[in-house]
Amino acid sequence: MDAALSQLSADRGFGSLSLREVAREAGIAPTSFYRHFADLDELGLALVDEGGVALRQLMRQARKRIARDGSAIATSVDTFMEYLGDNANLFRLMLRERTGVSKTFRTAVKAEIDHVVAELADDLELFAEQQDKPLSDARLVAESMVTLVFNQGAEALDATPREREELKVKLKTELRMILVGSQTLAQWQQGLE
Amino acid sequence: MDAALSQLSADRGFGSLSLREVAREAGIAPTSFYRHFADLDELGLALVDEGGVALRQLMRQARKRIARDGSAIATSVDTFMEYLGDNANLFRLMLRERTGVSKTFRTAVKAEIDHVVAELADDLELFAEQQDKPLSDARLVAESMVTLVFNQGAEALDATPREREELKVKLKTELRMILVGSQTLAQWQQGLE
DNA sequence: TGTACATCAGTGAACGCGCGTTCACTGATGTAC
DNA sequence: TGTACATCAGTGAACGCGCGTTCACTGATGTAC
Repeated sequence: MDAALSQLSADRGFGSLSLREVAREAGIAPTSFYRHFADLDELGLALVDEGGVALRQLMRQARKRIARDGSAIATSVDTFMEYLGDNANLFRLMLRERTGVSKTFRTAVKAEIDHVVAELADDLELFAEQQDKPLSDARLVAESMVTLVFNQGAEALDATPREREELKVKLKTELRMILVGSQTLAQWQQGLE
Repeated sequence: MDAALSQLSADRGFGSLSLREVAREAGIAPTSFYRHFADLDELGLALVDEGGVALRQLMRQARKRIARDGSAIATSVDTFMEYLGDNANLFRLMLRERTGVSKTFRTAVKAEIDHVVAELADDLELFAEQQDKPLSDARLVAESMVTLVFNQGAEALDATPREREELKVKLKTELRMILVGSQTLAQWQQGLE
């Protein structure tokens, strides 16, 4: 798995990996690969699982930091970008396979992302209650936010550290727009009652 | 180009296309391929260009319909989804190569999308002025919107017609959240002056 | 109108290459009694 | 503690396959004079 991951980069997708290459990188004979996985897809799905684990760790850490430092949006974005730096190839894999060629992969990645969305939606509801600023549709807010974060994340992978800082600022503003938009819509809806 | 496009699908990406396959589909000998393109990449870039043309047509049509029917967001989303149905494979190509394996492709697709963002930002400024509802950052609003539209578009490609309708509703709400959020932020900023 | 030549999309044979997969085999480590 | 057996990660040789690319060639269409 490490060998496969180390071969992934901006210019190498999982789809262009060959069993023989992975085996070569891992320092084993091509035939030995079969001792561990039935085929490359099985390896890929194991990597997606690993990506899911990393995502859940990320969320736990973000929550901890928010509890300590406040400013949920800024802290979340910062934490995310750190994670991105440490797990670039894992994230690249998830991002690519999300719209990738294999139904199996797309479904697996989508499941991981859905999980993140669900957790985020819960958190948003909780914050909204604490601050007494209701949201019009927490689930939708969470979905939009995750979409934007992942897309800016994809850009950040290609970016210089300088550009990456700009992306963080942009991303925070975008998330704030969504949050405020949802709050305003909630107020309007309340006003109508 | 038609032959290549017809081979693309949910389960076949451009990256897994072979020159021989395309030639076979086009009904010519593999060697004849070189009469038209230096290699597969050149063909791919030609397809991305075609995708860009389609996108610009789409925007012109959306503008025309909005002038006639009003409700900018709803009309835009509807127009986009129609376009999606008619150009599924072209759109699939753009979506995949946007985060794809080849730097050249990523850059080409990014340029097309940037163009869409810029046009949308202009339109948004114009609407804001007409309705006297200023926006806090039209460019950022446009970027977020395009990101969300493209991502929901990717989902819509895999979806049943039933699910597609749900996606349209969701997408319209999301865009409205962003627009309202930007308007609210603009009001706050004005209040501070 | 005829003639000579250039251009152009097409062809089949052939090449060397890396691929996934099969096979029978090896030797170290773990387990049962 | 010894012995027998099972499990497990590893091996090299070999296979057939589709691939991109080269080559010299063909015949139709366009162009110059």
